[in-house]
Amino acid sequence: MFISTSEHGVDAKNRVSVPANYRAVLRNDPHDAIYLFPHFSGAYLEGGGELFIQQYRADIARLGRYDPLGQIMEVAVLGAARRLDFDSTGRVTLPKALIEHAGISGKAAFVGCGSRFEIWNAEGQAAREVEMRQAAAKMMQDPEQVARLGGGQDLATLVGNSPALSDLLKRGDT
Amino acid sequence: MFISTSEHGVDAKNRVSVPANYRAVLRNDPHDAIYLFPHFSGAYLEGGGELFIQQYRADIARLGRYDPLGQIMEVAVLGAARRLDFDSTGRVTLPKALIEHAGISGKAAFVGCGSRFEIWNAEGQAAREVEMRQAAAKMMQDPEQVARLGGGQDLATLVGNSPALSDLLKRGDT
DNA sequence: TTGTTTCCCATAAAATCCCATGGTATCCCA
DNA sequence: TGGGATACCATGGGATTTTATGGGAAACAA
Repeated sequence: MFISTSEHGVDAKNRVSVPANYRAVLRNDPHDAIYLFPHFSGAYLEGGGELFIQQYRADIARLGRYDPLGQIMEVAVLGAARRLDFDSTGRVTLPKALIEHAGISGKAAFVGCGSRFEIWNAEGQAAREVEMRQAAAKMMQDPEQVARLGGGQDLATLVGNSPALSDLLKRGDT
Repeated sequence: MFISTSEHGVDAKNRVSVPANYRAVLRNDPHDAIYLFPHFSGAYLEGGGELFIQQYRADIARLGRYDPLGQIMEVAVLGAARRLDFDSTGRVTLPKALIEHAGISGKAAFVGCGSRFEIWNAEGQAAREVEMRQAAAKMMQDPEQVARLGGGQDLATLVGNSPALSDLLKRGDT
């Protein structure tokens, strides 16, 4: 699971270190690489490992070959995505197109979002984090929003009822 | 279950011993670690084991990728969360960002909250405990709040949460 | 050539591991 | 019920490893 936020310098060769704890998540992947694409709804990159990209692929495949939405997503996601291999010290080289989309210069911020992560330019992310945190605090005072969130009750029930799910969680690295 | 409150010193390397009874709760987790994040609605940290973080993840996932509330929670919780591994004597090293958020210096107070726990700076926690106790007393004078609490009548839920209790009931000597 | 990409090595800082120690709670047996 | 032995817990400090990052040499493309 990708969690935590950290900033890393982007050097003159456009190389950036992928956080070590992210690399640990990808340890069992076939390629020792990440997949990244410029996100269609904002100035940031979205990425992850093999599972991440295959989820998009599965979503698109389920729509069928002739579905317009599927065709859009094929181009917007798969068409724009890149596979970036790690060098021996855990860095990747960001293609110019991705750097420009996210407006990255000097420093890039990696934000863990569970099964995927985002890459923002550092200043933008710092501002966004403050904003999101305040929004979260506000949400908690609205009973309707709190109810939508649920409060973890589902999973507790699920795990209680299902040894299989419990084992899955224990196996880790999801 | 995480219960009881205890204070522990934070040394020059920002290491702190996790209470032994908390560690016992985590014994079956896949990673021998805790997850912690700076809480968005106060100067404290919230944490727990694998189940704790997966509950947040499940709540967020259930909302779907394009739900604004979900995006807020991704950044405010998963984006800010850290996994802290135990050293061989049961300590974790608190990242600087977390220490600053909670205003911890010298001593940290662990407060057990059942399926999760909180970490406060020691003085803040002492004040809060008194405050919460008074708030509880006040709640009990409001019939509506008392009704919401229920009064422990839901035995089925209790048993569902505790295999030990379930066994006890099956044995029949209650 | 010239610019770009890939691989490899070097280094400083930071995180982590390992061992030692004092104190406290627990156990056990007379 | 006392009192000693034992195990466990919290904490300190040094040694080792990992991480992030800079820069150079070799391979490749235009």
